[in-house]
Amino acid sequence: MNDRYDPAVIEEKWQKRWEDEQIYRAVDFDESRPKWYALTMFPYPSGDIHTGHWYPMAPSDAAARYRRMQGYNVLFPMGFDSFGLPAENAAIKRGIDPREWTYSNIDRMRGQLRRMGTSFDWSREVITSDPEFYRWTQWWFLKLYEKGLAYRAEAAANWCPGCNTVLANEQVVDGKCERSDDVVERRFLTQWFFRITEYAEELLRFDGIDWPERIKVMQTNWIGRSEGALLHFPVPSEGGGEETITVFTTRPDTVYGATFMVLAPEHPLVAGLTTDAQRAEVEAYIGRTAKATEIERLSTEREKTGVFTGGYATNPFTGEPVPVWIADYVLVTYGTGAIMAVPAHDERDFEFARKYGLAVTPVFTAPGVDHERELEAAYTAGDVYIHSGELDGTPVDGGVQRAIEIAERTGAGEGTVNYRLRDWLISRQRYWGAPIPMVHCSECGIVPVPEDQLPVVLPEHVTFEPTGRSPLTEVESWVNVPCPQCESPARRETDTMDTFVCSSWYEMRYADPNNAIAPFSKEAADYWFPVDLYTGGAEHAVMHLLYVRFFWKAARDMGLVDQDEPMTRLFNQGVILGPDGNRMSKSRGNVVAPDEQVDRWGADALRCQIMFIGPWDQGGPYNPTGMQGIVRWLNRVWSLVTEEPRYSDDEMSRAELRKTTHTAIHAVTGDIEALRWNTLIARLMEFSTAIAKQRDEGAVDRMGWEESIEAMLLLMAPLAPHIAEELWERSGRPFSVHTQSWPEFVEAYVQEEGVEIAVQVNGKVRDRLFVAADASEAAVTDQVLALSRVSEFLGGRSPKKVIYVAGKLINIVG
RNA sequence: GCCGGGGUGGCGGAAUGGCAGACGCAGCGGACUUAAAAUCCGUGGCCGCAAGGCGUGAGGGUUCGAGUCCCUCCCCCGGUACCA
Repeated sequence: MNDRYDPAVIEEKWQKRWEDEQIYRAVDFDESRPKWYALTMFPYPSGDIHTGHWYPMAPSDAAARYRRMQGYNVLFPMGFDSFGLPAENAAIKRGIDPREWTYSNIDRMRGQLRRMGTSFDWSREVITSDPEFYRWTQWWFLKLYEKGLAYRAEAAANWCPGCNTVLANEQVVDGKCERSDDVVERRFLTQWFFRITEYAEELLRFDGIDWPERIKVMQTNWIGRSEGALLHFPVPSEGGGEETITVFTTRPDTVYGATFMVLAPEHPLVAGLTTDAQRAEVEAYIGRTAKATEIERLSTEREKTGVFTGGYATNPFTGEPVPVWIADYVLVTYGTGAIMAVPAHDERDFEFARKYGLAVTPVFTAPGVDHERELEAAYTAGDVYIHSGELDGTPVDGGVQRAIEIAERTGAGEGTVNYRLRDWLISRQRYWGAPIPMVHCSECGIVPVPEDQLPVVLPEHVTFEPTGRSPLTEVESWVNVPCPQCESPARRETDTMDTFVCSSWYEMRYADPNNAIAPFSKEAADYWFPVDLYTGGAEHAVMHLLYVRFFWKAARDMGLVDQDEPMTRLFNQGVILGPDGNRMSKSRGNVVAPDEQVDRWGADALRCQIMFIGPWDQGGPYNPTGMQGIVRWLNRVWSLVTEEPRYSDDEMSRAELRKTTHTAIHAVTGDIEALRWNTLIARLMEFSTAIAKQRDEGAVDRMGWEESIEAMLLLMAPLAPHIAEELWERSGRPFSVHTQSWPEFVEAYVQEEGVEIAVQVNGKVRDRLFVAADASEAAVTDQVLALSRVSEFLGGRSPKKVIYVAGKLINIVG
């Protein structure tokens, strides 16, 4: 047997053994142990596990291993989020079948994940592009459709004129198509949506879940709840009757100052309002807006532009006519796509009014504002209403509510809550995704595919010419089906689902991955749900992490799960950077390939190094030279365990070793609970150094030594699983270190009899003193005042005050 | 602009209001070696021979005591942005 630490040999050896013995299998419905569901976000099978995968996965693996040692029945699964664009791009560019490309990547990545020494239960692997998985994604679609949570509507989509196709948001980079670099336009298309807004109010509540403040704030902002009112402004309709422009406003109290209205250029009433004299100008403006890139439209720097439609609406509070304009600073996607403009009290409206010479009428007073003169700026806060009809003379405080009451009484409008959150557009005109299980019948209209006909399987041998329609449209044999209801000829829906739909319920499938009759059984749900610890990147804050909550709540309302939230605790790791502090990228040449690091130093060393860098939620530069320290430490541990010390039978030594050991157990346990890997490793280093020192000072007590070595290997096992296992075996212990119990902290072993305290005079340390741990303040004060250093720095003054912090310090104030 | 998170040695970082810089990297000195690598020991904020003084982005404050709490400001990173 080789006596040197050779990671290449031992890592391969133990990975095989762990697999053979199936020690990481989650045991279904074991009621003798508490369950623990640890989940880390599954990867897209890009083909290579890089450092960006190690950083989230190695620590979460350590956390799962720790829970097992604590006696939990741990579910720690892994899978692949394998639908998506890159596979289809490979098909378009290089003629490779997306299926082949995806599955060969998965094979490669599975091997790399195994090489990390991860303890995933591979028997529960889910692959979202497997028909056995997407069958249930389609099933969810049908359930949501049944509950009225899936619907079809016309919406703006990103359109690339060069590729002649619709693009996903992630395909639009800085307003341009990532492939052809053409400027993206908006096009109105009929698309499928999930009604996430139904849950807007509940998604704002985070009761009982331990999620980072940052994520909660981002989701809250994204949902964007605001209270206000809908107000209806009558306009003459084309046929001579009356229609209304409805606006959303948070300041219905300022309606008396609404001197004009602005519609988004895409607003449906624009055409009817536009007078012949203004038509050419209005149409030109709409054309320009349609061509404007997203960046241009969203820039707040840009000067506002707009055009008068020639039409007028009636202010329902004053009865006065107000001119109606269109401008692209009003977004068709927010509120009602129309605003009442109150230039005196809104900065944007003020800027617009000033540019186009529109009236500015202040409707409340404010300190320091002379509202009789021309305003220099809009102001939002004030004292008392003026020029405001019924509100005149009443305080601005409470005015919003009174205005709503007036509106509701007169029928001019009503109070409402508006959300920024929009329904989730899930249609994709792409091949490599889960087909939407719907059929279009000329007789029956839209008909869901019956559950027992799922999955709707993706056809093979498809051509990927970009035509602007889903490649599925071209597969006649697949598209043409009899209507499930009336059997007359019908056509399948050819759009596929956004890949975020797959990842919105994958955590449920892990509980029961091979279930052929349901997405999961009630029994599995009752036992495993919810996820106890979910780890992954914060970049998913308002996408995946919002969708997964929406799905869960919908599932709860269908009676499929019991809890209100899918994940009890969420932890976001930071971003690992290249050694130069920049994001790792091939073009920068700062990519650190983990495989090379493993070849050179071993997986244990890389795992530890990644955890040692700094706080997990901070990320930071990966510094390969720092690896030296970890490798040295692992080698020191190796010799500490494999080289026999000189033994004695000595109670002093035993007590000393136990004190060191249990100090370490205490610190390490606290750190691992809080996922503080960097300080945890520092504690382990201190631990090994301390017992090595005790050994080098002479002989060590045999029992104390054995206890120390055992504790060290147990404490290391979650972080460096291979070396811990090897040394566990070499020191004559039975397989496996990973099925042992986490060491228990015994407080009595770390009790100190005496303690060294710092002696301060006027807040500065001037001496130190050994005192009994339970010494009284009076006793310590007497001792301290007798110290020559203390009298020296008191310089003859008598102590005015003494602060004593037991076990730490004493401060003499003179 | 707004919302989050930061700013501590040459570097990564540590520190329930209580001894700033744990642990590690790099450096320096030494041991071993023909030599180098590896390993081990020592050293390790700055100024100073020393006593001592000064030090956690800047300035103020609270406190016996502030990296930590409060106020004002500067800088960096992430997110978001005409949301009516």
